[in-house]
Amino acid sequence: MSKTKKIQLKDIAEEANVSTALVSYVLNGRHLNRIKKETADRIKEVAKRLNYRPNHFAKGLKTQKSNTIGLILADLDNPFSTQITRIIESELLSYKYNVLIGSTYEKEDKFKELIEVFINRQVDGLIILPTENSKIEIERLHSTNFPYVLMDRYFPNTSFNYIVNDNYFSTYSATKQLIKNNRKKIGFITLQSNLFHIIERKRGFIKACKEAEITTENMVKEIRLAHFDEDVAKEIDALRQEYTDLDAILFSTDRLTMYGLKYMIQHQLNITNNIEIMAVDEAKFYDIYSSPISYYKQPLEEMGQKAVQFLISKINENNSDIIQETVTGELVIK
Amino acid sequence: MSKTKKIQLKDIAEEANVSTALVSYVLNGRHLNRIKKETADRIKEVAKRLNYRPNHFAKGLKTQKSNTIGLILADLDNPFSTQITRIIESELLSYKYNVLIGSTYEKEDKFKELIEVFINRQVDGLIILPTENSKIEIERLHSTNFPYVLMDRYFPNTSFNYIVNDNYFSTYSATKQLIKNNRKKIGFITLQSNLFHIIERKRGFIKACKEAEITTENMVKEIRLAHFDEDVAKEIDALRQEYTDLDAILFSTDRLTMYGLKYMIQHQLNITNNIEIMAVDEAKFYDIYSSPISYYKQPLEEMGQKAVQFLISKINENNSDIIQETVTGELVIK
DNA sequence: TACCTTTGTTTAAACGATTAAATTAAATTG
DNA sequence: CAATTTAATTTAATCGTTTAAACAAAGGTA
Repeated sequence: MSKTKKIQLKDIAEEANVSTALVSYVLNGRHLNRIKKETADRIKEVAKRLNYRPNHFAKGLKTQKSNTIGLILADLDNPFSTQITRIIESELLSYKYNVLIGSTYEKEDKFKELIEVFINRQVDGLIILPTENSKIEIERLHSTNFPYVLMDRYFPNTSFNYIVNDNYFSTYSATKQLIKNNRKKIGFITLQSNLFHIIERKRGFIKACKEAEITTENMVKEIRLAHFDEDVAKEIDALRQEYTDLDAILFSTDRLTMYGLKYMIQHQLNITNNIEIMAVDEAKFYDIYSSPISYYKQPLEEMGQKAVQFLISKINENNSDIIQETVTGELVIK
Repeated sequence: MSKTKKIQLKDIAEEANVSTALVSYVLNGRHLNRIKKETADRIKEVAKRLNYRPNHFAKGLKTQKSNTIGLILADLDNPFSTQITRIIESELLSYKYNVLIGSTYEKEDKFKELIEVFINRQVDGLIILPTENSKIEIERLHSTNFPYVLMDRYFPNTSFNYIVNDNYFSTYSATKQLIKNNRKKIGFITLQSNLFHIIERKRGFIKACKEAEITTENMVKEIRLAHFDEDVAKEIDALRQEYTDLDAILFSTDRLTMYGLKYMIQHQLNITNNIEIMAVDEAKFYDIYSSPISYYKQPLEEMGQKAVQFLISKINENNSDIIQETVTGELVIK
């Protein structure tokens, strides 16, 4: 950052009267037992004084490592995504890794493109929250033996690496709680999606209802991603018409909850207050809704830590380990 | 991404029976008038067939360009930040640039670190939403002639490059609107900060009140960043005690609005509904508050586009242009 | 003293692209 | 048809590091 030309190894070498090799060794802490302490100290002093910063390109070209990992998010606009990002970022920092963040905004082609871009940029590994229909892309990635790990979303019956939440349990326990609160007509607003975590969330809801002998007929409403706003309103309308005694709604993602609450406000359903709201995933904005919202909270810190640890060890040890872990969160009852 | 070894220029050259130079020329579209069309076509075909991806390090080392710019956000958790990010990202994409995203979470030392990291990573330029007390860092950056532009926040009486919103006008017009709505006791919740855009917002509020001969005494409440939740509650409490006829609150950022609304809900002030809420900056969550919230909307697209355009031309033409632009947003009345 | 270790340092070849300059082949001209 | 121009391609240096291997000097040993 100094105004003068960029300092490079050569400059330090000249100033300290040694070869560039020695400078490199000292600055990277190699062969230290072989190098005279005075020389090493002198080199370090000069490097510091000249404010040396290694050229990332040259270093990367030679070592084939970037000390960077790529994080592919499904949708950066989602509060869930920024939470994950924050955790991954701080976790990676402790390993001296940097993060490249990308968001697919739930678009398949953007997903493919991001993997390309990141690999071209020579990231050392990838943490991926996959988009719908991205299985083929991930299969390809998997087969190249490139270090990666899926988070949040995954595909069943594969040998992919993943760390995910127990999605079945999330809605199962949330629904159980509603039932415990004496709710009998529970609507479930979820996404129209073949993403496995969404399928699992649906299964959890249905199972809990079945066990309590509560009807699920017409109770599950699936929202098209491309018509979010409109569909949420339409489907809640439908629920209310089919069941005038509707007494609870479970939303399967925080974004759905957002639009659901907006509907409730618009129709002033928040005032009568006889429809209990329950959500999957935490979000700050729940606090400004006029009645309390309970939710299922994923253990994000745990997931983030495990993902990063796995990835780093995979990168450094180049082993053939596979990780497939499902972690369990908890209900937060308001 | 193929399972076999990485394809490089040399491989294409061999396969196509030409030198690597020619391959490079063709793939980069140089000297095209000099190169036989058949040869060029053959090279392109081979490159495509072998799925060639240039090595980013080698390319960068030689060209001293990364085609990447760094985006330094003040706080990624802020909805405002993800909006900006989305706009910058898509705008840069059209110039074939990638974005490195970083968030300082409003910490000075993190800010300094991020600039270091990004410059070490050889980004070609920086878009910066600066943190408090970062003026010295930016001065240093500015003096190196490194391409950068500030957004959203800036420092007065400098020759820094910036594109910002008219912050004075934002609160001035918002306050005017409240007055027009017949509000007489207006509280202003803002940040305790020496960031110029915050100072300007305060000035705008006070000016509008003065013009309407409305008291501002004890009406401006400043929240400490480190005690957000607690301070917001405390200060609104104070306002209500000092003025039992408090009839409006203007929040100077979306995050403040978030906590303010939370307070309103907790104290059920949303029900009586006689305190009008007005905000600076747009946010989706306004929709789930039980009464409509008007707000001042910054022209983010315009700002993002201008910032990117300036930066790109600065990078490519290495000129000595300076940009200092203030753009004006509008009130969105609900 | 001659030889072997150990210590401390340097030499020089990579890494994979770009690009100015050189070279060769083909076309044009007088 | 030799000379010249133009077209097409190659050679080789370079970017700034890392690192195996070579080397030199000093110390130890028999």
